[in-house]
Amino acid sequence: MAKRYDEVMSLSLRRGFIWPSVDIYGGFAGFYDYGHLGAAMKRKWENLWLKYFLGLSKRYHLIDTTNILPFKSLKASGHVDHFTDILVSCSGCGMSHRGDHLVQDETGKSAESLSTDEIDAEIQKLGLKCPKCGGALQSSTEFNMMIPLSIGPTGADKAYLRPETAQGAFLNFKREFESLRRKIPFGLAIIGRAFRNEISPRQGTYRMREFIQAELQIFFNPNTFDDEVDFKSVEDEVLRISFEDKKEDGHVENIRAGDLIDRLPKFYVYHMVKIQQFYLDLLGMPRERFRFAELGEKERAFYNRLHFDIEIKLDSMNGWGEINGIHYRTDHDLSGHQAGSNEKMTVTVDGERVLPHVLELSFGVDRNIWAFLDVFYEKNEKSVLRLPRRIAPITIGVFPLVSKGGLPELAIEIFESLDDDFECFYDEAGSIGKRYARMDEIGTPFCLTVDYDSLENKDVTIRERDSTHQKRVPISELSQTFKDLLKTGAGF
RNA sequence: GCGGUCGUGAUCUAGCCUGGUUAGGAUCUGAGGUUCCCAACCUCAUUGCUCGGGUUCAAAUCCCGGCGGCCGCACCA
Repeated sequence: MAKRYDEVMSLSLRRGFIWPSVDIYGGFAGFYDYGHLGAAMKRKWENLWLKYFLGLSKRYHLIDTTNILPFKSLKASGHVDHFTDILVSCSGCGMSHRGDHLVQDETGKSAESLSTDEIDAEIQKLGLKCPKCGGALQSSTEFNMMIPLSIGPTGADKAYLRPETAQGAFLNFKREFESLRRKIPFGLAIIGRAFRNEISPRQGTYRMREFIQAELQIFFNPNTFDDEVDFKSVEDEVLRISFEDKKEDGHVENIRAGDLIDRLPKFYVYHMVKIQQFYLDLLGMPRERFRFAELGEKERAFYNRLHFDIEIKLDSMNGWGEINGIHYRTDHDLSGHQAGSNEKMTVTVDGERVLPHVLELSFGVDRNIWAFLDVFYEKNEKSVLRLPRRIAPITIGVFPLVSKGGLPELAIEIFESLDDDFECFYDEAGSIGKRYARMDEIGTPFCLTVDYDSLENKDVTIRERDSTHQKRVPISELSQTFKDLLKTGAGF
C-alpha cells in the first residue's frame, strides 16, 4: 500500500536511514543515500551476511573488484548484446514496444540478434503497425541497460559501469584457482555496487540505478558437487516454495528438502535451505513472509538453468517483493570469458578436466534493508522498530534516570566502558519514557538506566524493547550479559 | 519513455477552486524549568510554500516548462 510505503519512508527520512540522493537539488531519480542509522544497519547486515555465508565453507572467500569494466569483458559475458533492448515507439499513441518482440510475434522466429536497421527493415517489409492502436511505428532506437563510460584522455576506451558484481568473480577465477591451491569447489563473495540504467526507477530502493549487491559465486565440478555438500544435515528442513505455475495466486507449498531432489540438484536445494535458515533462524524473519519463487524459462536470464527468487511479503510493495536470487549459471560465464580472452578456464582436478559450473547466491542489499524496515516497523499509538538485535544500528541506549544527583556521571562511565564492544547511545534529555520511545523507534533492542539505587548497589536496569520488561543487572556483569543477549535465539 | 496525479518547516498536514495582513496546526528538534521507569507538563526558540519563467498593482494560490514522488502501460538481461 502507498500508505505503508509512506510510513516507512517517513520514518526513514525523519530518523536517518535512507533518503533520496542530491535531495537539496530536488533529488536524482533512482539514487538513494544512507543516513547514519541506515549505513550502520547496512554494515551490520553485510557483516552478518559475510560471516554466515563465508562460514558455509572454509573455501568461500571475500574478494573486491572494480566497478568499471572494459567493453571486451562485457561483450564476452553477453551483456553488450543481451542487455540491450531495441525499442520502437508508436507515432499515434506514443506507446513503446520491443522491436524484437514485434517482429518475432509476426514471424514466429527469434529476432533478438537483429540490429536497429534490421528491425526497421523487417517492420517495413512486414508492414507492422502499433499493436495497441494501429498507428504508424517510428524508427527503432537502441537501449542498453548498462551505463557507458569513456575512459582515458581521448575517451576512446569504451567501458561500462558493471551491471552486476558477479563478473568480478568470473574475471578473477583463474587467479583465485591458483592462489587457492588448484582445488574446487571454492566460492568468491563480493559486496559492492552495480549500475543499471533503469527506464523508470520507482518504489524507493526497489528499482535503483545504482545499488548494492552481496553475491557469492560458487565454482564447482557439476559431476561431483551433489556429493560434496552435506545434504544429510539439511534434508529434513521444510522449505517454503512457490513453483512457476502456482506463483501468481500467492500459493506457497511447504516441502521437505529431501523430497525436492527428484526435481532439483542436491547442491541447489542445500543452498536454498541455508538461505532460508539465514532469514528465519538467524534474522527472525516471520516464516509466512518468506518464500522461494521459481522463475520460468521466459522470465529468467539467458544464462540461468535454474532460478528461484527469494521473496519477502511486504506491505509497502503490495505483496511479494524479490530481494535475492539463486541462479544456476552453469558454465556460461567461464566459457564466455574463455572464448573472449583466449585464457583456458578449464581445470584439472583429480585427473578430471572440467570447466567449472557456477552457482550464484545473489542478494540485493538495499532491498534487504528496506524489507527489514518494512517488516519490523510497527506503527500504532507507539512506534516500534522490532529489528533483529544483530542488525539494529544501535544496540544499547544508556540513560541516567534523571540528569542530576550524580546519575549522569555514573551513566557516562558505564557508557564509555561498553561503547568499545557495542554500539551505544547516551541520552539524558527529556523524560525517561521519551528516551525509551526514541530508542524504540530506531530499533534499539536494549536500554539501561542508572537510578539512585545504582549508586548504592552498583547495578542498573536493563529494559528490552519488544517486551518492555526490565531486569536488574550488576554493572560488573553488563558486558557479558549483552554478549549473551546478542546470541541468536537468546531470550530476555 | 507515454498517460494520469501530486509537490507547504525535519515529519504529517490546513490554506489553493474564488490571488490581497506577520502561511495556521500537530509531531519532532534545541535551551531552560520540573526529576518523574515507559512519548507528562510549563516557558522560550529554530526551520517552510520543489525550481525557473510568465500573467498581475499583488502569486503558496492562475498559466507554461524543468526536477522529483506515486499510480497505470511498457521496461526490469
